[in-house]
Amino acid sequence: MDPFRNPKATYLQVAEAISARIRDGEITYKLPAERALAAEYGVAYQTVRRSMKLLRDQGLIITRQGRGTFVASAVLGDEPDKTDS
Amino acid sequence: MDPFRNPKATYLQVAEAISARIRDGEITYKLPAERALAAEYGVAYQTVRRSMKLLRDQGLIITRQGRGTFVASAVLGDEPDKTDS
DNA sequence: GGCGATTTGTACGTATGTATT
DNA sequence: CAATACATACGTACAAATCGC
Repeated sequence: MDPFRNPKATYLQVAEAISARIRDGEITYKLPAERALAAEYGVAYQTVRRSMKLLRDQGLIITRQGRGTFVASAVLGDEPDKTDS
Repeated sequence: MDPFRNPKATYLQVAEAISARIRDGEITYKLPAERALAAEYGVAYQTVRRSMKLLRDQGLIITRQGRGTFVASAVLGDEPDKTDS
């Protein structure tokens, strides 16, 4: 990111960056791991978490513990069934 | 500071003091925390805030919440012309 | 079922600026 | 000038869920 030229809060910049990557079709299904994104953008894990929560609240992505984060529009119909038994 | 022999407003004195430290090369990148500066100069936190705003408006420093305050020329790629190619 | 690898979830602590009283 | 609460950011450690073997 660029905490100096961009006056916006870091987590907002990250959120917008990821949002753009989805919009541009660069990310169509599964997002990189949160910690990977943190490293990629050079920010703290907790900061990425905050960004993700924002996108999650916007309904853009869907997150599942142990699984990962996915583009909501790409997963809407196929919520994996847990039909174990 | 010295609000007695110096008629200038305290925040102006602090601003000039910090400005001088940057000019003199004593501070080249990150400034001390606002609270630390307040203690160092023996003035109120609010006073330092006012001084910082002044230097900020002058474009001398750049402040970011959660990060700190930095010398603008040091974080904005001050030396452009690479006269390359 | 166990194990390890991967990934998200949670909880602290510390530093720093922001805003209000 | 003092005090207080709040917001942002970094770092770390451990818990929980999932998956492949």
